[in-house]
Order: sequence, then C-alpha cells, then structure tokens
Amino acid sequence: METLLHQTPGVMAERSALGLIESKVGGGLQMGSGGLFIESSSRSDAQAMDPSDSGRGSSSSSKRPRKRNDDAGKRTVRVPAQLFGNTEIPPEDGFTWRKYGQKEILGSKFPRAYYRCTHQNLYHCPAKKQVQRLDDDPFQFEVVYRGEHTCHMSDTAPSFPRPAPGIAQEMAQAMIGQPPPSAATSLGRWVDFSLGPGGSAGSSSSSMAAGSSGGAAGPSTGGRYGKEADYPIAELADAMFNSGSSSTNSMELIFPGDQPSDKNN
DNA sequence: AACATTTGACCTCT
DNA sequence: AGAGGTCAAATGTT
Repeated sequence: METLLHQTPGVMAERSALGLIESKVGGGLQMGSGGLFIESSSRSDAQAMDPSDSGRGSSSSSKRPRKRNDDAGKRTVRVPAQLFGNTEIPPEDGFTWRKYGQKEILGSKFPRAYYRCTHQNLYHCPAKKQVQRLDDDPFQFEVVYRGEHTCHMSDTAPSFPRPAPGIAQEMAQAMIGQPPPSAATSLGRWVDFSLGPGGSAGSSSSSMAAGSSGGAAGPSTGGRYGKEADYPIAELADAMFNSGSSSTNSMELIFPGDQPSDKNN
C-alpha cells in the first residue's frame, strides 16, 4: 500500500509538468512523465455511509455506518502544489468542495483535509476528497477522491464545472494531443488539471489566465469565498513550470524563510 | 443573512 | 487502544 504512494522519487523530478488525466476505474493510470498520476481502486462494494443517519451518534439507536471503505472506488491523484501562494490549497479540479474536517495523520507532517461536494446537501452528491500534502514533498498533494459526482447529473444541478474550458482544452491538446473526454460520458471521472509546461508556454501565462480563472466552477454557492474555485490555471502551470527550472525562486515564494535546512544545492 | 471554514468531540474500524 | 473519518457548534467572511 505504501509502496504505491511512495514511488515517485524518479517521477517527481518532472513534477513541473502536468497533463490531462483521466481516472479510469478498474485500473491504475499513472502518468510518470506528467508528474501527476491517478490510482484508481475500484474493488468490490463501494458502499458509502448512509446520509440518512447523519445524527452524531448521540443516543440514536442506529449506529453511524461510518465504515472505512478505503478501497471503495477511490481514486488517488497526485497534484503539485501551487507555487504561487496558496500552497495549502490543492489545485482546482473543476468541482466545488466544502471542507468538513481536518486531521493530523500519523506519520505525516501535514494534516489531512477532508472535503465533500458543496452540493452534497442539494443533490446528494456523495463525492468526497481528502487532500494531504506529502511529507516527502510539500510541493505535492495527494488527493483521494471518493464517490462520484452526481451533482452535475441532476437537471437542477449546476452546469459543468470546468475550470478553464478554453485553456484547458488548448493546453491539454497541445500537451497531450488528445481532446478532453466527453464530460457526459466521463462525468465526474475526469480530472481537469489541464496544465502543463507547455514546453514553450512557460513564459507567457498571466495573460490568458487572468479572465478565465478556473473559477468557472462557480455554480452558485462556491462563489462566496472563491477559495475552492479560483485558480488561474495558466498561472498555475506557469508557476509550476518555473518552479521546475528555478526552484529556488518558487521555494521562497512558498516557504519564505521556512525552508528546510536541506538547502537546494 | 447565508454560507464556508475552523476546531473539538464523537464514533467506527483495524 | 489507537488512528482515521465525520459531525456539529462556533466563528468569519461576503
């Protein structure tokens, strides 16, 4: 199990690059060169706890079905942290999440944050995700997605939460050379981290990102804090790209004076 | 006023 | 018993 999450020493070197990922259920999809890979684990029963019994175990006769289905169709994704500021916030994935908890995990230096779909209450969207910074690589997040998004399936549900349609597609195609999957078919299965070093797109970035900040996801409630969906993808890519080249610079951006004694070089 | 985040407590699983 | 995961109240922001 751990081996699975700790096998990036080699890949990390390329973490500056990101690609469009598609989580295929039924098999792990790894993008070594992309710097981001997904582990899809779709085992047997993907039983999610019953939302009906949300009562805090107070004295309810029915116990909380809070079973630990660790292998219940969960998808583990690794994404590089944003090097231009909010390093504590994982890159926007196109959905709006609401944080509902945070815990320190044994063996990890950083706490794990628990998010659930913002529309869970509205559409019973069981989608959840856990974000944890790799103690091995503070610049990399391990995001575990659990459950599928049913929020955009509903008629009343918010439209497709695409971070930056234009940019995403452009970059995705430019990078990988394959158009984004049909949302209708892939639904919440695709991760839209269409970022990439762009090989040559590393320089100009702010220009395009400005307007179409991934915020697009803003279905309605998410627009308030704008924390979950408001990350200029291009900038992200740019930042990451730059980080890959001039790590020192980006490093200071994130940990100004808090860098580990492990000097760069 | 509404909604999201924070934080502590509680509960379940291993 | 410990660790992990979730809930709920309080608080903060828009």
